[in-house]
Amino acid sequence: MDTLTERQETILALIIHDYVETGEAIGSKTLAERYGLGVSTATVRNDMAALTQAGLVRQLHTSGGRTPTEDGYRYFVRRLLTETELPSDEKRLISHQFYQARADVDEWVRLAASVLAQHSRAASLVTPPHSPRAGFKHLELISTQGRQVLMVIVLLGGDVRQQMLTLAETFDQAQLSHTAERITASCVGKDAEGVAAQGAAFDELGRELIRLIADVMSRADAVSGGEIYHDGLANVLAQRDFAQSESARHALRLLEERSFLEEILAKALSPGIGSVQVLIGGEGGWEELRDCSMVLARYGAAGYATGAVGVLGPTRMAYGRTISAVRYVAGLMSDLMVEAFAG
Amino acid sequence: MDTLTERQETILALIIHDYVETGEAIGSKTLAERYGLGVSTATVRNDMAALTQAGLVRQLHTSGGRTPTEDGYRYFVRRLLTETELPSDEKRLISHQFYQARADVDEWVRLAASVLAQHSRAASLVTPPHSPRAGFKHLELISTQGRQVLMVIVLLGGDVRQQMLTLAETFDQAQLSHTAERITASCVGKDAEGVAAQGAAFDELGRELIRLIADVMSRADAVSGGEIYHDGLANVLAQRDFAQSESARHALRLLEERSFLEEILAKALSPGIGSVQVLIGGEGGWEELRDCSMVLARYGAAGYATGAVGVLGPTRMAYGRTISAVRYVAGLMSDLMVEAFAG
DNA sequence: CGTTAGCACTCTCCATGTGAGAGTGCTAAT
DNA sequence: ATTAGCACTCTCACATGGAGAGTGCTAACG
Repeated sequence: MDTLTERQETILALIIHDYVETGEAIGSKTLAERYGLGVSTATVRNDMAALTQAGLVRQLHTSGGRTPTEDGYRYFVRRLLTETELPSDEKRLISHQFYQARADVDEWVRLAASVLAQHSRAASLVTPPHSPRAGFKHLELISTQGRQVLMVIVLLGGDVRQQMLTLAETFDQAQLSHTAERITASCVGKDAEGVAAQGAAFDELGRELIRLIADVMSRADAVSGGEIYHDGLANVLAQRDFAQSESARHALRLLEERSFLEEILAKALSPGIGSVQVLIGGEGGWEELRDCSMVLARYGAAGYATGAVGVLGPTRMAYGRTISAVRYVAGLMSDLMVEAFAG
Repeated sequence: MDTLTERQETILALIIHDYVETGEAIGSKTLAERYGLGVSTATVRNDMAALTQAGLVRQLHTSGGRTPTEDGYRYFVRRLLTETELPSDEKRLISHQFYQARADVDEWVRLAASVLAQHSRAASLVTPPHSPRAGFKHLELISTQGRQVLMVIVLLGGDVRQQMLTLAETFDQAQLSHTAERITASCVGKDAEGVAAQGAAFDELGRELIRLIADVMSRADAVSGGEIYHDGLANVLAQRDFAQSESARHALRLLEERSFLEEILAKALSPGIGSVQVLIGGEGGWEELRDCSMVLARYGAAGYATGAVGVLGPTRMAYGRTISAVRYVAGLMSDLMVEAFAG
């Protein structure tokens, strides 16, 4: 592919801008008039022909305007997108909200999802912070009612997993605490296999618990520990054309199915904390995400817990706004985490 | 309104049946042919005129077929719906799934949401079990990392609330456990106000914690304690006509906003455990739920924890199937709860 | 009196046709 | 390299005209 001239890049940017705004294909005449380029429609046409040649824009009908291709969006995002920042008053507003909820990590995560959905006007997803391959630190067993017991497992990185259990018989709190202490003492610092190996030393209840702990720990190596929070589904439905298509349903189903998200996040987030990843049109072989794009970033305190924030929306998305929102929220979450975990 | 003849009721039922299946208005001729009533189209027309008079069906166009009105659906659900049960093999399958996940209440809740979504082919929502106005039972503080501490509050009914906190300074596990024990000892059995009153006896950390506990406890009186689980959003989008309309977006936004659901559930679930409530077309003044219906039921062990299961779908919904699914799942959950809490 | 047959009428839906508008590629001139 | 002009294409919006489905009404029938 030849390199584009500056004007061709401008035209590509304008086509994308206009298409994102209006959802309609745009032709040479309208483009030249609407954006007051200093050149004639014929010139624009020539440049458009070059862009079409390069595979960056496409004509749906022989004589309809041009719309961006996925490659067009990619070129735009990688090379043309001016590095916008959120307006500083919005930034202040957001960070204020976060500091308001000072005490609660889960609240931060929910807030991040809500803020991202609002600013990107698309669906957002956020995973709680989590540190992979962390050793066992602490077990707590809390009697709630009857045979119902809450098991809380704390890992060295600061991860917390909990599960409600129904035991075979009733135990009182003292018995449970004692068992929990013994297990904590014998397992501290060990990984999933190490914990499993301790089973032999305990009675039936202990063995069962240790089996569960090892289970939870081995599952805990995924990108996201527990829930994946999301928000703003209504936003993506508001997109007229998107709501109709099959893709919308696919995307929604995706958000309901954790395992899929895990996989995507894992693949997309290798680059590490800070950098924003943009996946356009189900890039990387996610058939289900045709017509969708994701903007993702990792946040967290390196070494301790990290998590992911992201936005899922139609390919026809305002990337500038979304990327700056994701970048800002990820940065803010990182700061909060460092502050909270460093203690 | 006059009482309907038996044949008129049959015709109403058939209109609803056909409309739910096809989504299209149906006229006298098609109805008589398709369902082989033993009478002529003219007779059907007369009866349809009576139904229209009674406000149970409606003509959108002067000469288009009839569609059910909300009142029509209500009449149908209240008086005509044959009390269907799920096929017993489906029941076996479902209960098998539940007993498979024997240990985990949260898993039951998730499973209920998933099963309901699947069987009703609409969106489902389920709240975890919860007992209102329960006194304080037990506090646990678990150090996770840095200044991050997990606070777990257990109430007498078996409710568990947890919150991640960022404390002002770092404490080690022993200090935290000690504080938790002292607070537990002095607050056990008390309600929110009673707990708050204990604050004076403690140091700064203790006072802060007690404030938080009282806070959590007073919030805990809502129908749902924590999250409201939902599933099957993709199902309601699959409904062609529904996805287009504003109503779909409203409904979705509702599912994302907890406070709304709380309110609805609270109002709708007064009747108590067991009976299935059907709200048709946003009955009861929920403007946002125009074009939507909900099928709701309470589950749980009377006296201990109860929760709600429900389905949210378009007014044009297969009520028979949905109601039997909701009834069965609610019953199953109740059995499980009684079994687990009684132990 | 409930039911039925027949009739005239209405209204939607679909297929077809037409003109305006927007967009295109190409060529020749600047 | 850019521009003006031209002939052409294709979609979209709108009008037109049956075909089909549905309706209400009236009169006849058991």
